Amino acid sequence: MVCMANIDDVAKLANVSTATVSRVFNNSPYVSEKARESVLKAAKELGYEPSILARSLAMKKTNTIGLIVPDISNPYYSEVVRGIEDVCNIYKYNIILCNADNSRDKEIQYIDMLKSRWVDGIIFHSDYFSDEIYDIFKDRKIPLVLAGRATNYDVPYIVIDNKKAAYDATKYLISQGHKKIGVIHGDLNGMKETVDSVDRLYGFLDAMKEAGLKVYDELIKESNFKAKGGYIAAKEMLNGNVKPDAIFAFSDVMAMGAINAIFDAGLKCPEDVSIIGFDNLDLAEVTRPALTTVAQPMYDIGAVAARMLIKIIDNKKISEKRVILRHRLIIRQSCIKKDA
Amino acid sequence: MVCMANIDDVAKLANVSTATVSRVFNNSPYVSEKARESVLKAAKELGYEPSILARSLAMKKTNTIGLIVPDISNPYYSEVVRGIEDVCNIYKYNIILCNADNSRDKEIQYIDMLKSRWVDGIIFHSDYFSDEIYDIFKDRKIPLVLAGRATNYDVPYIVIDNKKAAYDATKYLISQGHKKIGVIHGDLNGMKETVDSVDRLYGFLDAMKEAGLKVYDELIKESNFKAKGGYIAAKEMLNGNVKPDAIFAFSDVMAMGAINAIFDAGLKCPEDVSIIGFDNLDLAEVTRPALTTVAQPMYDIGAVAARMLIKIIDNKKISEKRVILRHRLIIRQSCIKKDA
DNA sequence: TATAAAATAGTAACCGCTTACAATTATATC
DNA sequence: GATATAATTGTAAGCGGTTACTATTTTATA
Repeated sequence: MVCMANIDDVAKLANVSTATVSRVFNNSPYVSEKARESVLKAAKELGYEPSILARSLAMKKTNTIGLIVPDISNPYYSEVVRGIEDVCNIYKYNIILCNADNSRDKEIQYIDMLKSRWVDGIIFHSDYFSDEIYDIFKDRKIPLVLAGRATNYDVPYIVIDNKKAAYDATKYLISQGHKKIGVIHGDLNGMKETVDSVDRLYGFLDAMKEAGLKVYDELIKESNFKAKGGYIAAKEMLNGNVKPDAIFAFSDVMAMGAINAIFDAGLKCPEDVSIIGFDNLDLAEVTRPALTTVAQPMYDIGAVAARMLIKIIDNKKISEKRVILRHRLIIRQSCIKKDA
Repeated sequence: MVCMANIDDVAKLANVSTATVSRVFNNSPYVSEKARESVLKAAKELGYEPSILARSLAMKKTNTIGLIVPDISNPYYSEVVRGIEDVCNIYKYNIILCNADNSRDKEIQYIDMLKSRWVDGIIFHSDYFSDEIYDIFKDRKIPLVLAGRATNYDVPYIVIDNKKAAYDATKYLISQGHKKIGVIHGDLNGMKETVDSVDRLYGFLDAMKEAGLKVYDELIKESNFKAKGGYIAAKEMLNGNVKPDAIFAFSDVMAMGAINAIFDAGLKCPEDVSIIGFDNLDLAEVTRPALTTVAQPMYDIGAVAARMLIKIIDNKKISEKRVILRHRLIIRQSCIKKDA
């Protein structure tokens, strides 16, 4: 930190007290025009800017929020973060970014760090939200908004209805005449229903059951939300006994991997196997075949979370602590209608 | 900010002075084992954590760096930021993230904000680095590292050799027998050579000249680094009088757009038109045809920038203020060898 | 045991700002 | 012009730490 003019310097030069200087910079009405002018003049002459740091200490308010996500280089999260940042910018908040890689240790470490930085609140986006992490937050008493995860605890959250989204996607596949439908999901965390993949899997199963279709265990594969994982999972299906006529991948990236596996098996997508993804990343409309997918409103998840957190910080009433944003089915070219 | 125990509370409970408490938490050697224990015990009992805010004020050091990028939701930048964050995490720095959208006003606003937050330094990544912005930084006297842009000013920077990279890519196309090569570039900022596209264009022109190939004006198109832009630019070329046999897009995303334009024109990539991109985003290897491209070490640009900034902040000697990281040509399936 | 040196611990000023409260000055009212 | 009221301004005590300097206690040395 290079030394710069402080409030005393300005006060001295302007021949007023520090209180007056402070008032000028906080737009207090109780300052005479004359005083205001001379303060402003002195400040300009000295290149004075109030220290947000000192102000934060004095006011016990930092106008900063902490942001814990697994990995900013994942396009899903970078879009969420962009939404958060834009809203924060409007309300004059700044964000401290933390990549926790879904590691519980890192998350806790970051939470404590953010707390000792007196952030006004935290937006937490992780694949898991457990009792443990809930207790941590409760202990620390920091305003918290959960993004992308629902919970039964009394914590505000913004999500989409993952189950319904998967249900809709599956119904769409069924409506297109597909019967043997495969799924590539992510970590199920012991089916504990605290994780996207579990919700989505239930949605899938519901739709299948409703349509009276058989669910083949061999067509339900776990993967890692990466292209390579999607590739491997799809390849295993294609080499198996039950050949899928459609595959529902729980992320666009896995869907892309699956499409490549189809090509590499000498088959065509969507002619031989239809693929539906999840997320609607930018890449979904750029690739060939353009990906039919379930769109998540990533930007809005971030934006709404930020707006909600700021309201909570400001002690404003929030109309609804549990926000469920709408998903959308985006139909492109990776699914085909099968003749009955 | 919820109230929590402060250093006085701990001192009182532990029956020592605040100085001793401070020493314990700063691992000062001059504390007896007995005092240390009782302080730690008291701190635990009260749930005390030192306030980084107060410490920063007292020490005039925040262990925070500011990060100004155009747009975190752009995968190039999110990868750079991830590199920065990882290094910062190691050295116990935190980052304040700012999306400036290449707007000069926003950039200046953010710089001033970061300064009044006493960040220890700033990593600045923008498409442009002008006299104006240089002066701003100089005025503010904040340690600065430039990422992704070179400059003649005395400012440390991390870049790749854009000119050489484009030269290499072009040479590769030429070596594959391509002659009528098109280019889709970004903003040229009046050919002022402060912008990636200009450097790359020169590299392209050098290679063409060296090979004695004709450069067709109609095959040099400006676009916006987006898929749609790449699509439009490629479409114009394909509809023009001079048909390109290869196109060099200055970003992977534009390259993908161009590939789609080729398909939509009833042509094939790479059989009819080869495409080479720039960046090597994750998407490049996921799409079909997998994209041949110039790889930028995004993560390393961020990581090296962060490491350099932290060294500067710590007044350590840095061996080289101008770092040029290596690019790599990644050969995949979007370019074909033409028979002579 | 006296004394010097080393190890601990405490006091209080300071970092730069906000703000309650008191003090002063200007304006309005009679 | 005296007095009440409103508008300004200043004083000084925080906010929660660090640290130079001083004071005290221990330990080492003669």
